[in-house]
Amino acid sequence: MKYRENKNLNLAQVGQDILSHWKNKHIFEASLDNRSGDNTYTFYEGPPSANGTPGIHHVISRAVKDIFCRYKTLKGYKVERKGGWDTHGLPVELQVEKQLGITKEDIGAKISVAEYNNECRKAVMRFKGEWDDLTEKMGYWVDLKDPYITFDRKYMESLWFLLKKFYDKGLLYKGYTIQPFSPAAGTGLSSHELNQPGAYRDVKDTSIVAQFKIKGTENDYFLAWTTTPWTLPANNSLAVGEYIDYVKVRTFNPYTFAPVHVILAKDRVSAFFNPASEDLSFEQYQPEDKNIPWSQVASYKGGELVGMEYEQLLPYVPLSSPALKVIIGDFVSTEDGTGIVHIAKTFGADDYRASVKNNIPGVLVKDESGNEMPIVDKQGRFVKEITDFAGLYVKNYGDEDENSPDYKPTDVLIAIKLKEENKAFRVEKYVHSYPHCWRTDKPVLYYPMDSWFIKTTAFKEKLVSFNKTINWKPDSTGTGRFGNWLENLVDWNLSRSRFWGTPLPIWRTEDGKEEICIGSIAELKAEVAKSIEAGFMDSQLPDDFDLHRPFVDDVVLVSATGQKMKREPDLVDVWFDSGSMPYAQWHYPFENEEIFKSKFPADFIAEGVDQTRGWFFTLHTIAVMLFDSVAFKNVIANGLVLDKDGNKMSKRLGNAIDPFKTLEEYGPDATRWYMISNANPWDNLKFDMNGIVEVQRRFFGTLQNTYSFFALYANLDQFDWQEKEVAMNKRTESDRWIISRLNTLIAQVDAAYEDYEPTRAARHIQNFVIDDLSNWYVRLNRKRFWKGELNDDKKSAYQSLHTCLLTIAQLASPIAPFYMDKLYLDLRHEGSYGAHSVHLTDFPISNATAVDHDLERKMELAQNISSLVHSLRKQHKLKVRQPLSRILIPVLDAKTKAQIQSVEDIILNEVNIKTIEYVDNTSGIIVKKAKANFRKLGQLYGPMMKDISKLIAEMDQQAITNFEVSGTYPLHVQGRVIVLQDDDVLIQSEDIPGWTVATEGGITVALDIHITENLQMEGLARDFVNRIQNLRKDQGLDVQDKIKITVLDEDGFVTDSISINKAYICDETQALELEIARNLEHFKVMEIDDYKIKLSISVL
RNA sequence: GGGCUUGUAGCUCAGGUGGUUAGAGCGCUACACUGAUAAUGUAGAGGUCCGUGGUUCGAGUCCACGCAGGCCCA
Repeated sequence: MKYRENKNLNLAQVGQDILSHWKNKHIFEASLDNRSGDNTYTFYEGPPSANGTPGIHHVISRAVKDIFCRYKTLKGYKVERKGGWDTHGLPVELQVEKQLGITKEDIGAKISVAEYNNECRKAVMRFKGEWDDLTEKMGYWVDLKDPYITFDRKYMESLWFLLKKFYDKGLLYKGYTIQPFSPAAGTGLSSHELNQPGAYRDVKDTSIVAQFKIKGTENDYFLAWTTTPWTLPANNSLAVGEYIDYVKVRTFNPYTFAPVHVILAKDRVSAFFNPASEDLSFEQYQPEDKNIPWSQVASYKGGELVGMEYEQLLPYVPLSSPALKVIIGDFVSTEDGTGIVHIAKTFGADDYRASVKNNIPGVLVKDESGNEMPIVDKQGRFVKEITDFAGLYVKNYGDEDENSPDYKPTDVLIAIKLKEENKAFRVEKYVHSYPHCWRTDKPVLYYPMDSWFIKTTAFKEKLVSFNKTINWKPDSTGTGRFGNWLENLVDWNLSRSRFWGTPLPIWRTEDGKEEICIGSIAELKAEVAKSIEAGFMDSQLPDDFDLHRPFVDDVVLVSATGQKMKREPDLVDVWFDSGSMPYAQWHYPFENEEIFKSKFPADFIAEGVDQTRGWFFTLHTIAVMLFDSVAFKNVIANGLVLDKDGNKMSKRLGNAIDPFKTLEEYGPDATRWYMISNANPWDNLKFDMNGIVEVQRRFFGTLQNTYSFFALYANLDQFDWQEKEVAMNKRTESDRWIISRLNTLIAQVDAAYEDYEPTRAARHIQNFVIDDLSNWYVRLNRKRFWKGELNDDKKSAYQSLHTCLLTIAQLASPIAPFYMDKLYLDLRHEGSYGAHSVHLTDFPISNATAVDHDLERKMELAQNISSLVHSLRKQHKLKVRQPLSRILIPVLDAKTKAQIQSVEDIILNEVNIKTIEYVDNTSGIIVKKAKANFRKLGQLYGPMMKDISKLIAEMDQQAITNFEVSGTYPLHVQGRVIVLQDDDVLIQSEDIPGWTVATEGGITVALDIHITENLQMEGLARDFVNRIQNLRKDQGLDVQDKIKITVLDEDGFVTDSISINKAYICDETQALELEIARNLEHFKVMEIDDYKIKLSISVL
């Protein structure tokens, strides 16, 4: 049995090897079978869309998911992870349209809806292969064999069930939203269509600053500006900015010359009034005068105006309170206009929002069926109630000849009327950018369109309070981004006017008086049966009936009163698809009720922070509103992956990183470790390949070196890791130290994972491996591994190191699943990789009794002192191979002395010094320094600190000694006497006169740099050993080969040095013989300092 | 425009509740080590802690206002 010795570390190769090990031995499946179903940890996979190729940012979010699922598995939980695919929605449709070279208008004409949807169905899984490939290669364990797919019939049926549940609770209702609409084309336009080049173009419109008369005043008006005068008859309120300054100006109307007081934003005064005319005489003003006098008579903050009522400007459709008053609008600015914005709820998205928020009704009339409609019809004409302008197109949708002398745009007609009625303060042409319909070239109207909503606002309190029970990582996303979003909740608009998605299962009569919401396929069939009876349908639906369009659209149902009911044409928001996955992935409630119940809510989910208002929100909303529960208990919202300069990655800029290439070049483990250890997942990651290289070299390289070191000697000694362990109290100080550190590490890492802090876990592990294990423990103990027989001391060194490595493999396996599995298997010398894996083990448990804080502190002292000695050696150019006789360490208390003494051997060995001498307080040669304990004294004496600290710093040796003896010290500060107590002052040794010293962290070390002849000889012997070792290596000798050394006797000092230290030299170099010869025929020349030594070595 | 977030060495990042010399790694320079060796160790140089004001005896840390980057929303 041998521990596998690996020459070169190839992490990409390790990835491939272990991947096939997992596959061959079904390790993922075993990691599930391993655990009992009574102890489950539930994870929800946020479904990606496979219509595009995966990017590097998918690697980090999936690594985060994987880490905690693996961790919880180690902790004994059964962690089933069902995969999923998001398949519906606009991006898929746009992609298909592009691919087929068609537009939305062609659907139903050039291509049937059925064919179109079929194309979407094909397109959406186009890159599934690549996704699966990435999933495997990066080591993301998720069940890909039985994923949920949102276009699946069963999945969609569950959605219908949920929608009906909303409907039955009265939480699904029909309302309207303000959307871009093209009257000439008779269709709504998507924001995507408006973003097409050329959609926005500059047009010259008539703009009006209208005067809204304030209720109960003689001639006080609000001034509000609009570039769409046709919306003025629909005005229902005015909006101001809460903190904007407003003024009231006395002046005359420029058209009627009537005296008026007008209110507008202070910053806008200069746009409407000529400074030269300010405070001209009002008395002398004559109508038609060019300069109209004005003066400011009052000023207000926007907030003060709120609630003021005004008279309706164009009262064709009378409105009353709570309409016609001033409200706050967060969109109000003083960039242009008057700082007061005219609000028409039915014709602007901001307007609609602000009106809803303030509970203000819009201006609506009744159509022939008695249903409410806006004052402009779908052809773009004023309704009959707008008597003066009834039937007129609000924009030129009637294709009238604009060049005709008789043509007057409706906006102009409105302007004329307002001017005549003393309701217009300024009318002028205004050039602005306005969106146009790409097909008709006509300006769009923002128009109320039918939409179905979920009444989320009714559950606002609950959504907020439930959110507070969720553990968000980072916290700020939960309280801030998500919390604020919930606080400012509006009803969820479910409607999408598209083709490829889940159809809204609502059928309505023509007049909208009767409707039915269908909650299952069975229910639909039952209704169809009735419809057949009523003669509206010919035959029952087939068993494999597709719930997509156009098939559902062909279903006509019958109402209670015997009328035809047709399906509402909308699809539901795809976020409803993904937010329903806790239920729909199990086809709940039609199947798997028990499974669903045991897996709801999720213990953990993780996605990008961009999902906050997407998946996180819809999961939360559906769960809270329908199931009175959170949907997830812990969530990590990871940040973006940027390029190394902090720019967003995009294919267009060419700075996107190919995840496959990265995995292939650096291996999955280094990639994952880099991503996790470099920064918290919720911070943006500046992805830099150099970072992966560094991780590869520094962390994995060091770990691999440590393992190789172990394997090399363990194989020589035939060390068996399964042998009985050497008792802790029989092990050396450094063994117990590394085991203590290891157990501390286990606790830290466990706590970090438990707290969803993977970065913290990775950094703890990394620091332990590099600093404690490799750079200290292994380095200090190297000799124990290669010298002598396999006795208990050697065995305990092997066991200590083996335990550390094995434990590291377990601790780090969630983050670096491939390499750590290999390490684990190699340590158990499962050369053929049996049906075992680190992922099937239990997470290590920190053994508190093995943790020795005192010992850890001691070792820290040893490290500090060694570092100081190294520093001193360097200053005096004394190489470490030259032994020195002693160092002096001043110790002020017995405890520190005892601590240092217990690690004395380690220090002496490390820095090649013979003895440590302790200089205690009584010696009288230490120079001490006093420093105020700021934290303690500051709290007591606050403002006096400056003087106190100065006086303490000035304490002389006598004063310090007195203080040490008596434990108190009186200080005269600002006429007061302050008695310093024990720990008010920190006393440190600073200097030993006549020695060169180094100080750090309260420890001072002095080095005796005098070299005796004996020391010099020993130094030379050490150099000699060193050169022999080099020669052995040059000659390709094996570690265990024995040699004979012959040295030519030329120099007395050299010969003496070698003779005196003969035993040492032979021991170190595996020399059985060391001969000083008078003659030597074949020799090599060895240079040590100024000596040239001739010698030969031969293998015995 | 609003919300959230980030800003500390050339680069990537640490810096509980404020406490007096602001740290690590990489990179750089020098030296050492040479049976872990395509490794390793030690030391050195390198900081207006984004800016301005404030609170305080004392601010990288707390507060206010800005600036710059990022995300989401409008």
